[in-house]
Amino acid sequence: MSVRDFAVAHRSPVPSPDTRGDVFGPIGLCHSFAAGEEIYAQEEETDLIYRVVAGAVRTTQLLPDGRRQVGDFYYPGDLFGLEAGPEHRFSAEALCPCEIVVVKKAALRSYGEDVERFIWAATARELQRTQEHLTLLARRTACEKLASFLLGLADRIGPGVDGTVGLPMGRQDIADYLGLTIETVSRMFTQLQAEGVIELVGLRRVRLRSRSALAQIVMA
Amino acid sequence: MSVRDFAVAHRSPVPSPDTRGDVFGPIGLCHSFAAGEEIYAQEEETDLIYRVVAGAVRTTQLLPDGRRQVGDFYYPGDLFGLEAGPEHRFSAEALCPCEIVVVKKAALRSYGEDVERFIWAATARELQRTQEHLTLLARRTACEKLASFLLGLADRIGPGVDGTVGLPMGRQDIADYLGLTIETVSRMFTQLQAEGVIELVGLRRVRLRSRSALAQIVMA
DNA sequence: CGCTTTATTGAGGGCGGTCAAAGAGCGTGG
DNA sequence: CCACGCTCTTTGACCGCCCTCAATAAAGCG
Repeated sequence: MSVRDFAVAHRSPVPSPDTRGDVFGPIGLCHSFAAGEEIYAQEEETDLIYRVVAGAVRTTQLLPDGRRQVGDFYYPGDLFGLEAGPEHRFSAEALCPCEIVVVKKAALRSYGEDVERFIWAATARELQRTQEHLTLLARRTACEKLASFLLGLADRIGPGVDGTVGLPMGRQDIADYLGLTIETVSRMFTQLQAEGVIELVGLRRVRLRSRSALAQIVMA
Repeated sequence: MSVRDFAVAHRSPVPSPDTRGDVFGPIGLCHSFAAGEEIYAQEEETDLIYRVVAGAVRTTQLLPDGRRQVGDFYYPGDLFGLEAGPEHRFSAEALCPCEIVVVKKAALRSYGEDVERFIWAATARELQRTQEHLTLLARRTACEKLASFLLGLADRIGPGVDGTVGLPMGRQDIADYLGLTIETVSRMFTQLQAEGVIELVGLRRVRLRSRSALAQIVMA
């Protein structure tokens, strides 16, 4: 039984002991996903809303020519799946083992205007983020793109106890997010590290040694 | 007195003889703009909604380094100014002499859920279009970008009586929309014409001789 | 430890950017 | 109506960034 079937079957809100968060807490269904597992598919109906409790999620779009576009990454606390039309234009996959709360849109309506306004606000943020992503893709160098991505990532998930930032996604995901190839992303990582701006700790962890230098690169 | 002041001053809906359209017709204020005139500015409040009655509009964002990003173009019937936050992140300018209907968001609320739902739907379309624009900018060649732009333009405004499509915007606007330079846009126009796919009629008019060839280029 | 997957590094080439100049459109005023 | 000047567009030459292809290295996993 898929998550979708599960959520649709339970039309009345069912409290879950695993959920957290102001609005979704009392009414969502919590579900686990393995790394790489699909959360929803392209062209699936958009009648469900999702919230990351733990882990990280990417939304992707497969283009007719086989290329792939990553729409965005989502981290604990983020809402996703808020697309406009009746069908999803992006699919969503877990980047690592995830805990996701799923809610039916229709169910939220009965919870009054506050909740509906909350969803509206989240969609509005989504539009803003998409616009920022758009200006990032248009006419910026590979170095600027990666610097901007790293700053944005650090701002959203914050550094760990050792001052490093985890990278839940692989190089290919970053490349497809920034409109670059995996080789260029790798080269830019190497370059930024050689300049002493960042420090790679293994493949999936990075320390931002100079945020101001990164900000400088983004602005230039 | 600016449009803004004008609209804000008239808190109660004032019918205008110049307005058209199902929803905005009865409650909007119609205003004329000269070519190049600013309709609203970056960082202005987002409490007004706009609708193109006649003419064409572009939204632009000035980046800190002086580069410019065109968000989108709007044609008769289109709503614009539907940004999420409290302030505009893009400014809007008339591409040619325009007739624009302006409405206060707050005023629309009193017209019931239908109107509010209409605004919501328009914002949703805005998000969809932004996502399409995003995938267009990421990892597509200059030729693919221009072909896609021309097809999209023709679909939105339709061909004139002689089968040509008017280009209300200049080359620089197209370049800033597609994330290219004006020179590259010009070269692609020349190239597509040499291939017999399009035919330029003056500078501001184009005939799509083979839509299928254009579609082919976009897909490739 | 060996296999698979993922990331890095290198060499070479093409697309699009940059700089520069010529051409076309267009309004103004003689 | 034409001359003039301004802006916008086109074209050319050159170069640099990023893509492509290929090989090596590292990491994850049984």
